Amino acid sequence: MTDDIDQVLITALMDDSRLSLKALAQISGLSSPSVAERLRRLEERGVLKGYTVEIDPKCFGYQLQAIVRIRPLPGQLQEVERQIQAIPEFTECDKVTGDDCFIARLHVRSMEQLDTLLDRLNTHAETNTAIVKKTPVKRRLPPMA
Amino acid sequence: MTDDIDQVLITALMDDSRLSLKALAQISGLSSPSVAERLRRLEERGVLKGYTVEIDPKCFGYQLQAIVRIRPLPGQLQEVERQIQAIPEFTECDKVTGDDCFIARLHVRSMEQLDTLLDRLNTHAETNTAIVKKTPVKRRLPPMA
DNA sequence: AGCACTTGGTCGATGTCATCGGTCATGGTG
DNA sequence: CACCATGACCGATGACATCGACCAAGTGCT
Repeated sequence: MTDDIDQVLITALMDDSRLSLKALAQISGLSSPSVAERLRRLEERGVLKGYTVEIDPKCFGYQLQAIVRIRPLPGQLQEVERQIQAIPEFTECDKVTGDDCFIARLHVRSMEQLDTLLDRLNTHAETNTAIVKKTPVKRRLPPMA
Repeated sequence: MTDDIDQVLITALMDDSRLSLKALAQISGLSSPSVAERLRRLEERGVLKGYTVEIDPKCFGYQLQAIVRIRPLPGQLQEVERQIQAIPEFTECDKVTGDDCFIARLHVRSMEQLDTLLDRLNTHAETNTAIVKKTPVKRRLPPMA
């Protein structure tokens, strides 16, 4: 289904998604029309879900990053989910098994803002916040083999 | 420093990082050389850290995704950090304040694999695992304003 | 076995795009 | 006020993506 060449293409694009078809052709040993066709198929099959960009939140003043575990109060699950989605400083959120219903990543400019945002949640949920000190593993791909 | 046009460019690239300079020019109302120059500056200043691709781990058999909180045993912090980095199924990991030293995202193909991988960590750390059921907020940008 | 069909590739022509040098308007500064 | 730095535009040129025509290899059917 996805062969070695597809993996080479994906790995190359993971590194730099603006690579030209010609460059991808050289890397993979195919011609550029073939590469274009392969990318089209990978997109079609939903393997390649999108081309995006990595930005540095610090450049917009987001000095702090936190992982917040969120346990809604009884009957408040829907409301809490809606609130998380509505607060744009939550840049990702998973709904998980276990006591903590949600685990979310939060970017804030200051401790004060952290406090303000969490207070809004605290009327509907208990939260547990861990400040990110370092990121030993940056977003990467699991092995494709 | 980063003005409205830069934000438009970043937002557009977040959606589709393979947009041509010409397309970005139309979106932003500039000429393509100007767009190229702005991107160059954004990269130079480290605002734009990279162009990447979003892939679907399910297409490679990763049916399960878990958030793992990891608390190293006394004296094992370095070793645990090295181990996490060495296990490619950990696709992201933050070192945080609080009792849990690390919070990591893990992709596995089966419960059995989950068990195997966590056992390797459990000789050096206590872990707490939450299976991802749903992702109410997909990776997005915090407000730039 | 042989033939037709499908799949995935190349090649070459054409039109689109990125890039580079030159130019100009603007705003801040000595 | 004059100067310089910045950030934009334009036009020419070379690089690139795209499209159609063609080809080779594997598959299944008679």
